[in-house]
Amino acid sequence: MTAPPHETRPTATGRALPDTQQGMRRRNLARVMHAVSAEGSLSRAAVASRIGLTRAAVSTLVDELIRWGLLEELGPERPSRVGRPGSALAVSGHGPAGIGAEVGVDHLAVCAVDLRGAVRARAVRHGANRGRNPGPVVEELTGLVRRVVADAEREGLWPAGLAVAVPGLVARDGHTVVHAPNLDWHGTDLGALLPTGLPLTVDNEANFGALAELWLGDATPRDFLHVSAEIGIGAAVVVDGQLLRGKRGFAGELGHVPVRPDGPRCACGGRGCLEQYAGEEAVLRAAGLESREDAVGLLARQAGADHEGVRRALHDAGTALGIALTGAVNLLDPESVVLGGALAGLAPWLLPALEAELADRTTGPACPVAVSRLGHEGPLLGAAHSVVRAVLDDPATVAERL
Amino acid sequence: MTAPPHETRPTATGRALPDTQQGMRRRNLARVMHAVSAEGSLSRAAVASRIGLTRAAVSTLVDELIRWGLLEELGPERPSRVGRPGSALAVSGHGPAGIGAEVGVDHLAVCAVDLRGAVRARAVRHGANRGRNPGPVVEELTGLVRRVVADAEREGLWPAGLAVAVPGLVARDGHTVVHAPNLDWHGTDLGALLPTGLPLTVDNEANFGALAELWLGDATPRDFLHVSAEIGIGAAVVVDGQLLRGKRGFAGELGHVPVRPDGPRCACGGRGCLEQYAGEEAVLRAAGLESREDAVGLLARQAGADHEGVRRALHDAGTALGIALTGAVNLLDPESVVLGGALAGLAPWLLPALEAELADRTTGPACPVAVSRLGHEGPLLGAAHSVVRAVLDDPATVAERL
DNA sequence: CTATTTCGTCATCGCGGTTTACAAATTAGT
DNA sequence: ACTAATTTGTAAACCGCGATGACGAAATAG
Repeated sequence: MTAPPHETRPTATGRALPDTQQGMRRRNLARVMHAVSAEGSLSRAAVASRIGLTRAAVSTLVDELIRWGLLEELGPERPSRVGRPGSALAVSGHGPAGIGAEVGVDHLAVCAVDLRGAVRARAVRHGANRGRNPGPVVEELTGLVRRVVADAEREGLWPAGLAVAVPGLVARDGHTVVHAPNLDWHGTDLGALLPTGLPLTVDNEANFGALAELWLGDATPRDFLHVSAEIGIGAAVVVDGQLLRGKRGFAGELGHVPVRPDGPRCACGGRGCLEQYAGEEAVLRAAGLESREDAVGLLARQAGADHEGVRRALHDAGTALGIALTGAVNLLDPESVVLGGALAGLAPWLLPALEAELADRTTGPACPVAVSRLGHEGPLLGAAHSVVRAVLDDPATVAERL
Repeated sequence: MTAPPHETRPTATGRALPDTQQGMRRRNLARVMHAVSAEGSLSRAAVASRIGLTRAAVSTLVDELIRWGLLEELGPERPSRVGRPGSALAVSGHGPAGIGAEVGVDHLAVCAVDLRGAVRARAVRHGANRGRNPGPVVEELTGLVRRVVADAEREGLWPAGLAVAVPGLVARDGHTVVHAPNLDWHGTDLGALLPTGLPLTVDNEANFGALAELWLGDATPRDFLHVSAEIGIGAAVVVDGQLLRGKRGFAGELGHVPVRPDGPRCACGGRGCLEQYAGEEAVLRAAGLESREDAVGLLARQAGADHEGVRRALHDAGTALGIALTGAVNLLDPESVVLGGALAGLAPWLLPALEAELADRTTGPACPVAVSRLGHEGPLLGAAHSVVRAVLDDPATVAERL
């Protein structure tokens, strides 16, 4: 052993990456990408003033990004002010694509999103996955991925990575499903089962839904709480534009926040968890309905048709949600709460009780509650966009793949 | 208007500071300071391998830091391995000092901490502050600050800033006390009242207590929940080594998390808040005791003397805390929960019920609950150290003051 | 048609970390 | 004791990257 090259002892105080000129360049490349991406189309000079570098510096950065196929020169802008018009730059529509996938309880979906954020290819397969072994399900998913990748390539895109949204807890390693009760998957390593050659990330659908809200929602703040529900109730905490994952990656388990400490026993071992009052099963039972597929759609239709029992059940669920969210809001002081997933469709009947509870139990102005307009597409889009964001956040990585 | 110099439009996507070479240097200076500070004493070569720069680069950084009086050369190390021994570097004990202050309900305290973390001067004044006007209280505090600053200067230190811990909510501006019920201060701007020439930061004592735990506690993780209580119950959420403050700076209001949604009315407007069960007043009432000064000490003594009513009251408080913390732990998945402030002294009687609730209501291994060993000193030390950390985090700022 | 403004680029510069080389200071081996 | 090997700290030359300043190009204003 002649030379321990780096002594990578991870200091307890956190990683201490060296701050080198290359890193600086990489970050500035990312800034250029983000600036152009945010405005859709921008001249070099405009980018320079946005990110605080000189025109000359931006020019060299842009040259490189164009060479890598991440930016495109659209040609001269229509002159608005005095002076020579700039040459419009836009994020490339023929470069890398993010492949997003979703394993739902009764469907599989895959889509490809380009750097501009446009969905360029998609594939869906309906059919219940609950209780099936992971093997065949993932095999079908792989087929869909291959089709979408082929379609994307036909449009001049190349896949930069694959992100999969699953309805369950995912380990912090980013590819193992620890526990997905609605699929009955436990400790399933998707990394081993998905033989696409693509870099893989797996995450909770609630997390991807929250990211979609952050990136695609109109005027979504950088600090918010995203609540969604399929069968369980999951929340995602976004702090300063970043997902809070927790030590084991289990953060956001809103469904098991105690609402009535002496309430009925829950599968988690506790009593009176939120899920006992606002979970799909609980609401159906309270409404006097049978459990079935598309239960959420049924609830919405019945509530819309003035079904008294359903309305009362949803009202009570809203109350329970309000109590749990009061705790969360007191703890986190977020800028807003966003209802997504199945909750978005039921919002009209949940919101009154929920907001009343929140207003009563909080001093000062209550935390605003918004409804996601992304609906059930959130997790899939969030997954695909997470790959795209990774490219925008560090464009230099794609250069290595040329 | 010849040239809009920077067009500082704060982009919705967050600040986009230009990544310039100067910024790089500043961050590397900070890395050197942190490396030396963490190990106590380190050679240039050791620093270089820790932070991933070359020895030559570190040499120039160290030269500068020594010139600014932030590092000291201690001379040759005792040789342990083969090869020329390094020259030990240490953080200076004669440079800038952080001045911390605490406004308690019945005391004022000020201390000075040097870059090494040692307390070098202190001053305390006992006497109830509850209900007194801010003016005279702050005037007394100013006197203590002046004394401590003078003492510190006599030891060759110079004050780099003042941080004040108060028992109440502080606005995100960092100097206005929005609401301190136990002092009866409301909307008090300490910036205007503290005429020291020093840069001022004001924050909640629970926040400073949590930071003290993070920086001074043994093996405290970077993701934890710090719970403290004086009269109210405050928590501080630390995520990735950073305080989570919330939109208005009100994050961590654990005291008003609903524990029994139909419980007694609370001053906050809600019902059955944690404070109704585990707040000082509530515990005293449940124990059949009168409210008085040093109520916590009284409770601890009585519980230690096997007073049955007190024990039961504390047990019930522990249960309520456990319920509220279950919610918080489910939401945040922290690495641990730390009991600080008054709770630390009462921990022996709170913990059993608290941990039982937490274990019962959580799947998998329960989140570990630790007791702070900093006790009532936490907020004061945290305040002083926050100034010290600011210097370590950006040593270049002190150069401007030479 | 000229003056002015703005854009993109080029050559030059300065700053900052790297590389290479070397002297100094220590241990290991004979 | 003397040599070889190893490690430290520093100095000189180098290279990458953004800043500066100048310039031609392309538009508007008068």
